[in-house]
Amino acid sequence: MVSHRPLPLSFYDRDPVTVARALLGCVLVSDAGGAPISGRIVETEAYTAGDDPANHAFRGPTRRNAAMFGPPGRAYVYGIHTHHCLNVVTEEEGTASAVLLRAVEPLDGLAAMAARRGAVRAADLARGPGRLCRAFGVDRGLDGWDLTAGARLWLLPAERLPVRVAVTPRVGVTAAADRLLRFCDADSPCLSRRLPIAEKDL
DNA sequence: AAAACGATCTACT
DNA sequence: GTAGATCGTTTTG
Repeated sequence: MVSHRPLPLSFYDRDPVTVARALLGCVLVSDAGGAPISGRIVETEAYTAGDDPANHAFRGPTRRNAAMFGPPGRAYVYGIHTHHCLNVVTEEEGTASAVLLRAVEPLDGLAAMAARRGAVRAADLARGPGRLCRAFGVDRGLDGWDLTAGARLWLLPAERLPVRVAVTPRVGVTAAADRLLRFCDADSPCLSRRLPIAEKDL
C-alpha cells in the first residue's frame, strides 16, 4: 500500500499558505502496528508567522508551542478539551508557522477508525480536526514527531488532486477574518463544515 | 485564581 | 443545517 516515499523535508520548508494548498490530495498515514490507517487530505488551514493572532506562537514561544519553532516536517499537536488537533510545521527552524489538518477522506483502516470514533457514517470518521486525530490515534505523544521518516505517522504525495479548490476565511477567529487561509477540496463530502464556497475557485 | 481557547455533541427546526 | 452547552489544558494576572 505504501508505494510512495513520505513527503520530504523540502515539501514543508515553504511558506504555510503554499504548503496548505499543496497538501490537498496528499495522504495521511498512521501505522501504530496494526492495520495501517490512511486518508486523503481535503481541508487545511494555514497559520502564518508573526502577523496572525490566531497562531499559537503569535505571542512567542511557550512549552506547548515549542514544536512550531522547530524544523519543518514535524508535527505540532495540541489538545483542545477532550480532543486534539494535528498541525504540520512549515518553514525553517525558528520560524513558527504551521498548517492545521482539518479533514481527510478515509481510505484505509475504516474499521479501526470506526472502533475509535464509534459508529458513524464513513464520510464523518475524520471530518473535522478533532475527529481526524481521534480516528488516527493522534495525541500529544506525537507532538514534535518527524513526519518525513515514514514511521508511525507520515504523509504521502497526492494521488488524486482536487477538481475544485476553494479558499475561504479562517474559521473560529473574529479578527482579520478577511484573510484567506483555509483551503479545501470543494467537492468533498468530508469537509469539516458547510462552507461559503463562493469566494474563490482556483 | 481565572480566563481564554474552539471542536464536538445533542437537541431542535 | 443550525444553536447552545459542554468540555480540559495552557497561559496569564
